[in-house]
Amino acid sequence: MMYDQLKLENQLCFRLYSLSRLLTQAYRPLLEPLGLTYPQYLVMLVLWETDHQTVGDIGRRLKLDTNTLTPMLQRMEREGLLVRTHGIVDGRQTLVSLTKKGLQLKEAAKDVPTCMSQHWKGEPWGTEEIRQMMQRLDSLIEGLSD
Amino acid sequence: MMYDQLKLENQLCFRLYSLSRLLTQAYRPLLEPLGLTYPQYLVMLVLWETDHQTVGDIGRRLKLDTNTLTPMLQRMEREGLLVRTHGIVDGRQTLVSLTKKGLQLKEAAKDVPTCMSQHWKGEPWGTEEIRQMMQRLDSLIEGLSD
DNA sequence: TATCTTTGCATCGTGAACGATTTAATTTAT
DNA sequence: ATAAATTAAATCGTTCACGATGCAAAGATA
Repeated sequence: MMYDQLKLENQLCFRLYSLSRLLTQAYRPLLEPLGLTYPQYLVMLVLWETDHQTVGDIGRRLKLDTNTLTPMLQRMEREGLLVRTHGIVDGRQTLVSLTKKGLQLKEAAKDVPTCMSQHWKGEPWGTEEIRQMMQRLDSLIEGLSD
Repeated sequence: MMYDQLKLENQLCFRLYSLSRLLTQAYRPLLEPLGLTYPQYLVMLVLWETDHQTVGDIGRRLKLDTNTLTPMLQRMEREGLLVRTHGIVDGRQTLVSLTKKGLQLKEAAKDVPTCMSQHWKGEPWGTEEIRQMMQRLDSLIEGLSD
């Protein structure tokens, strides 16, 4: 029996899954010189915005749980990008802070977004359509974040 | 220094990364009863469309390399969903074929896409906008698939 | 025919993701 | 104040994702 809904071509999810992976791959040549993976870059974005956040803070921002973040932050600590200090106010928390090296990396990373956006400069749609797409993605994300 | 382009809120890629993960999570309760993960479900979609494909065929379809597929197909073979036979025509190829169990699973999976699409039934945009979004995603995917 | 290159798949190592469980610290309830 | 419940991280095990490498079969070239 042929079910049309089971065809790959009709699936929004597969496209999002593929595109997400392709984007991570597109980031690689830009982030490798900085010694970062894409998920690590996301952590840096969060910390560059606001330094000294708890693991939970970062997790809420990136929608990642500690079982993903803790090992990642440990790797990043080993690389000397940040330090993890045991919470003083609340003994359960681990506070994540940038090192000088982590802070300085921001300058080297400031052109990464512009560089990435070149990828959709050739698209037949412009800035307004990007904003629209971001809105729709937000709406889907909202709906799936119970 | 504050760089606006480094803010998470302005990034299309982060939205796609988050949404992709949320979708995989949303599939879980539907696929777990079938004994499938989302990537495994994608392999099944490809094989349900056309049985007896090589590892390379499946890889081209899903944009996945053998280093991802081979271990995954081995796990699926262990689960009795498919069999991998050494190529007869070309000795290098490995042909992947569904077992009876794998074929029968199609019936149980036929409602999964409809069930998933419920997630965006509450959206303020309809079928036409979905088609438009799929087109734009295809365009981005196209641009990133060197 | 002998070698050279390409191709298809497998293997290895590393870094995410994530469900599930554990541990310790804080909060709430009794 | 003591016990119970909650919360924050860490840990564990399994499954992707993917760069890099290895290997054997097939095709190209001399």
